[in-house]
Amino acid sequence: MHEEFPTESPAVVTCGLPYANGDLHVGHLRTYVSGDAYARALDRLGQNVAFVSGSDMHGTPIAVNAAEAGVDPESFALEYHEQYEETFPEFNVEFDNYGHTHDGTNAEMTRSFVRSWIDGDHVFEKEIEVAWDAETDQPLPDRFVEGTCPYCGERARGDECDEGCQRHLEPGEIEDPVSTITGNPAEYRTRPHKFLRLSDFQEYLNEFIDRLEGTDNAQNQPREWIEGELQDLCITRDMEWGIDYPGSEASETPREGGETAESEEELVLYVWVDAPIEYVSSSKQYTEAVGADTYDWEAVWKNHGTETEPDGGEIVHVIGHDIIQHHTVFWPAMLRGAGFNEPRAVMACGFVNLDGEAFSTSRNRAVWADDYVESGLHPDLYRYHIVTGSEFTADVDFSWDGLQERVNNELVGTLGNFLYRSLLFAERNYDGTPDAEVSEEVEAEIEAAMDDFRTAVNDYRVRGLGHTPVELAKFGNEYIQRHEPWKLTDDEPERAAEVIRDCVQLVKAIAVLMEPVLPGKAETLWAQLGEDDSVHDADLGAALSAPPAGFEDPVELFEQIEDDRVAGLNRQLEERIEAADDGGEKADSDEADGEETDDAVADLEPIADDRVSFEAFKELDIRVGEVLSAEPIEGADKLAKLEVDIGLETRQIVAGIKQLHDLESLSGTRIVVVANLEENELFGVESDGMLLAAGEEADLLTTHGDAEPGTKIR
RNA sequence: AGCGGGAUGGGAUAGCCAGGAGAUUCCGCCGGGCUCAUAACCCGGAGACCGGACGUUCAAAUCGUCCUCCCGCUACCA
Repeated sequence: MHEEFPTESPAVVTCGLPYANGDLHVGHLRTYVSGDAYARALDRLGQNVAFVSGSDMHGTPIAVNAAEAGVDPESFALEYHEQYEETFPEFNVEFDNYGHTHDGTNAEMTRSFVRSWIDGDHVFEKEIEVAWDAETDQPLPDRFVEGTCPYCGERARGDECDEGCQRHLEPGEIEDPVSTITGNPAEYRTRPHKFLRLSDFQEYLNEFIDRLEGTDNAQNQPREWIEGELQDLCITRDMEWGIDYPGSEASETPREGGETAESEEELVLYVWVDAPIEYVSSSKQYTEAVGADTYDWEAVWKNHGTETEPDGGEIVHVIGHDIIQHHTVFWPAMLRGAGFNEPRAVMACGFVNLDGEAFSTSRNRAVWADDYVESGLHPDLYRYHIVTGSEFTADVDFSWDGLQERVNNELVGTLGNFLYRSLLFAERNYDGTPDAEVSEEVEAEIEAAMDDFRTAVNDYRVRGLGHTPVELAKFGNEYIQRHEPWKLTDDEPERAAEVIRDCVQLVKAIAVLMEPVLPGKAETLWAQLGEDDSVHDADLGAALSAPPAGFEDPVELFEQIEDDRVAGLNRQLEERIEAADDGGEKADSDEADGEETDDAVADLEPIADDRVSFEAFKELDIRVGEVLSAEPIEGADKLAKLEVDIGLETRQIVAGIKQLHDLESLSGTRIVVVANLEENELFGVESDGMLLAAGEEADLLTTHGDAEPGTKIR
């Protein structure tokens, strides 16, 4: 339906805005790296493209967190904004423009959107009930209310009975509403709010979704909504922090964070209104910086719909799949309502897991962007790992072990090795590129790789962008092995020169092809080839043009990640999780103390949120054991040394039960032992296993029947 | 609950949209080769009844129906 890339029209690639409310981790970075790689790839194809994003500065969570931190929301959010701006280049994510939603460009652009909707009669007012903290005179958006579910009686959030019956709750339904911010009881007030009549766009969206390109999930997921009945979107909030609703004349500038509310007339736009408009604003800022001759934002975004005027360019949104509906329902309707061009494609990626489990920022179970930067590993290694780790729409696993494996095998073994052996051979024997013609076979192979590259771009597969150069290197290794130029240099020097000429051409092609995913490394390689411009300016066709005749000593482009380094990074992560878990439990119990809960229940730790797989459980070798002897350990307050018969062998186990049990009477007691725990030394005494006991009093687990020592427990 | 996605050799993955010789790549395993190259590279081999059951078809991992298990989304929560 759409013309293939590259097209004559300018394009924009955007990334979902990071919400300026917390640090970035390597999960967030998947979107930005993918968007960056995709924009670079378009650029390689010769597409006129801008890559833009910005920080999302508004919304309740920022307002609340800023208040808690005792600062105004603007400086709170700006701090994160500045942090993000510094973080992205660390991962070679280079936006042409990176703005934020609170700047003047966006405020103005947002209000012009809203005015267009009003002019087009797409906005109406409706009275709705909103939860209110009467004591602090503060509105409570739904997540900030808790109470009792009217259907099942379970504790529930204001918008959803999340722990009980899963039912969606309308405002006003929840019983005994309480503010989660202050703990004050909440009341409901009737307030007038503005709504965007999405139903006006129902028919349009039905057509739009059929021509939308990108990943399948972006086209499929919103169908339920679009083909059903669209609810109108409430576009205002009772807040101070945000972009003022442009209804009143006095509200033409973004509100300063510290200012207090004039009256209860305060209405700002819902963050999801001004957030995506930042895509437009950021593009505009780019044009303002480089000039409309270089990049014309209006040619991309404005849809004049006439034959003489441009009809808009190629808009590609790269997002996480949690915000598909916003980009395929709300956003196209917003654009349409304001007379703007529609997105050509939405690329929605899966989440990033950490060692197979979800990130948990509250448990600090995360690899933060800073952690990666501090690891000293090159950003391109992360980029490659995350881009090629799975299909874009699928979840991808990040782990230091996985990173090491991919880097050592694919980037070092296959890619780096081919580049280095080729250039080294060429430099040693010919001081650079040998004087010979490129063979037809190699030329065809490079052309095929270029085709793969083009196809990947047009199919929105960033993963393919990562694979293509490595596959070409794999071919290169086979090629050089097959021709064994090291055997030819003496007897058939001309033949040897031909083979190496082929290899150098392959190297150059690889440099061009790897630029999107491995931009830093590609540039280094480009310089090694003796090129005097930047690979970032080279187009795809450069893969077939002749490399410079002479170049210097090559250097290995990638180096192995050593086991020690991975072990250190893993240890660092584990220690932090443990520390956070300890802290988390303390915090939980503090909370319990403050609330009027049943004492007996309040003393118990909550059930762990994170489920372990059956596979993980099976890794534990738990056995019945019989205590043969138990004696205190000198100098230790709590520790005792036990000899335990676990059937196959006798184990020495150290346990913290000295004061809690009559050690002498323990002999003959059946206990339960984790047999395959790693060995440890406590107070200088070897401990090989761990006995299981309940609670602070170390109530020993035993068997109900008479299972023999050594019996496996499952 | 509805909708969307997933289930492929020991692990991780591709193929499925546009059905066709018992299936890709990486790791691991077994055997061989090479020595230009970062203990890297190359070649060969073992190993999967493609979650289960029906069905369509000359032909199904690929299409349809049902089932099981996982995951995501479900709007005033960024």
